[in-house]
Amino acid sequence: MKRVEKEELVGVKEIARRANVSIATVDRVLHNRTGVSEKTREKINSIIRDLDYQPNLLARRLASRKAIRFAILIPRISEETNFWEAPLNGIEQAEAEIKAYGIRIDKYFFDQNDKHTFVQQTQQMLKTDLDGVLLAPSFIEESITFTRECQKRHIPYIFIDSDIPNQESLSYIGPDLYQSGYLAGHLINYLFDTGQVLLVNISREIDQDHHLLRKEEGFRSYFQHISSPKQILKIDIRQTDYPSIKGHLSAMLAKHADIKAIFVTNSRVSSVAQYLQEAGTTDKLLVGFDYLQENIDYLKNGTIDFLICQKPREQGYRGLMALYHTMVQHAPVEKQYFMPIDIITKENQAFYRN
Amino acid sequence: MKRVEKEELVGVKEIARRANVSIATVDRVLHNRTGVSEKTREKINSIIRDLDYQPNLLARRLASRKAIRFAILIPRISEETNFWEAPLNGIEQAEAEIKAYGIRIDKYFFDQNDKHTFVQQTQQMLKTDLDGVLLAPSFIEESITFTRECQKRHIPYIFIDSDIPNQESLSYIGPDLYQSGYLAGHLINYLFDTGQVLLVNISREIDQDHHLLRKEEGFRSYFQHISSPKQILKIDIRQTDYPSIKGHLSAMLAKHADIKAIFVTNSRVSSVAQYLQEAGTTDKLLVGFDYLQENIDYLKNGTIDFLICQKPREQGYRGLMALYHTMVQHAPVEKQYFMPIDIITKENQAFYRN
DNA sequence: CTGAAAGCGCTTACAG
DNA sequence: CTGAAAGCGCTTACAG
Repeated sequence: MKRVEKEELVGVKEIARRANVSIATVDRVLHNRTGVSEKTREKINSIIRDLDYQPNLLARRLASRKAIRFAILIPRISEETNFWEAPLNGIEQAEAEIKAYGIRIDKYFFDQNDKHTFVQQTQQMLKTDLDGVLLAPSFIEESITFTRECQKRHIPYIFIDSDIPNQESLSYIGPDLYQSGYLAGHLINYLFDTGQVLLVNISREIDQDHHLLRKEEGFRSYFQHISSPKQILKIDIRQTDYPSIKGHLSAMLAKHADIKAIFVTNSRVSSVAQYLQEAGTTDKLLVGFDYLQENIDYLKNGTIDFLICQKPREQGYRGLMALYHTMVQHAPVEKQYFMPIDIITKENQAFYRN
Repeated sequence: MKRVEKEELVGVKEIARRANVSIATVDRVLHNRTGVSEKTREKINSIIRDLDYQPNLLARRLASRKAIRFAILIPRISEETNFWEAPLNGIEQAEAEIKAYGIRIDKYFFDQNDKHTFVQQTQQMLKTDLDGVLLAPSFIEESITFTRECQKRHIPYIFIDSDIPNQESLSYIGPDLYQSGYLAGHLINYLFDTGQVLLVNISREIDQDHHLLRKEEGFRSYFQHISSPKQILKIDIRQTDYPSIKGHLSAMLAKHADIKAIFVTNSRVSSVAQYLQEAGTTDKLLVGFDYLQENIDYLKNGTIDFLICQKPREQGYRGLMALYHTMVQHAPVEKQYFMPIDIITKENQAFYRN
């Protein structure tokens, strides 16, 4: 039994020897620093290419006196929803894995109901020295203002949860919203033969809520693509407190006895479940979004039938790791990474990794 | 804008200073090496504890002259199925991510239909110097013989794909088979009201195939737990060539006109789909396992309705990373990591990451 | 049982 | 524009 030595790889020393320069000069070329004559730069570069030189990242990080700094900007966990706890956990896991390599993460949070806090936080971030940003661009205009500034400063950034196309982001990691809605249509179409489907949007900002609108679009398009005798009804609930939701639902269900299934376009499906349970209505199929504790409780007791989820934890984890892999490992990243669309039921929920 | 320096953490030098010894002695204590008096060992250990010393893994790997070596042992990709391509891809991705840190992976493959090749490969592995093993313990007896030897040599190992309980493995990463079958029962129960369900086992070794047996058990148990008018029929097909499968199916379906759904307990669902398609039978629900190209093709054209998958790629990736995290990062790992049970349909298949 | 010194492959001032 | 030297925080012979 003999110990295997590490492969003998070429390093700066060998390059320097071949180019007849010092390793400091090689280092300058490697990092595109100024102060090297064009001639020696070219010579060194060609040697680097010939040797297929791969820098030793271990040594690089060890020798470097400065930490690499990433910042993340996501919504604060609120009383309304703890959805953002999952991405935050994912971010913290990634942080734990890479902090041994000299990486520091600064975390910024904003209030989803207050654009101003978003702007404030981006301004705070720009006061620090950053090597990369991971953000949920909930407010489109404000996000663009921020990413423009990042571009100016050559700070790379990655979007999670929702995308703003054509903003030169390194990557987008999150759901394909249209397809999520389309899948919901497919699922519901399977579950019964004839009757009505009630689509429910619950949000204070339905008309600006990219998430809801795209999902509804996808959902409707499914039924256009098939020949189905199902009819789609819809309610928009802009007052998001429970009494208001209850009022809307009871009126709707009283009027339309033939509603067989209810599709809620976001995580507020738990409020609908609460109503159905209170009303003793057990014969309706209920489909909604997100693996939140309250939703899971209703899934377990059979009030909710299916939840569609998109691994928010993994979005956070992957987002930060993508930053790390590009900035530190110089590995390529996918421009768009759509999360799988997961269907959660009573039976598989215990095995779901959010 | 000022550059943030790395945090000033205590290192071996500081410990040595406080203990009034050289850093070599500190290193000996850190690695439980012999040749240190009990007195100084204790002194140094208490200082390490006081300071909550965290070794710099970067420096450790860089200074170490020897590579860390892991071995993996999984089935060879065969003409019968390329299922193992996915775990292998995951392993290779993990390898790419960690090889910069001085880790070498040796890959061993065996023939799923030949125990002897499994034994041969484990013997080969034991001739080398190993720091950890990731294996699919397909043959139980032979696996136990091997892991016993690993225990003797203090080589840690992790199981993927199927578990052998109580074998002191560092971790198991893979499906909970019983629950997968149970979920299939739930899904099928949703999809139609009354009629018969046909359960199909296709394998040369049905009676020893842990995978199939446990899934069938879970599936049946679902129907015992509910009051359902569904009747379960079953065929075991031990001749796994297509003509044989076709023969069995056509006989069965001719006899039982009331079969509404077919549940195939493994990835051979594509053969059943092929038969249904050829026979022009489009009114049966078809549920099976695994995200393989042939299965996806039938899913896309509507012959297969649902596939249950358990991220084989991720099993490979996580398996190797778990080895890395315990052996290099000294981070804790979960004793059992059950993969989520994913339901794949026509609509979400494009977003599935195998 | 213990320590001084070299070295892992880089980066970073500093000097010229 | 370029190089010699120190240093990042460890591990590894080697000497005593």
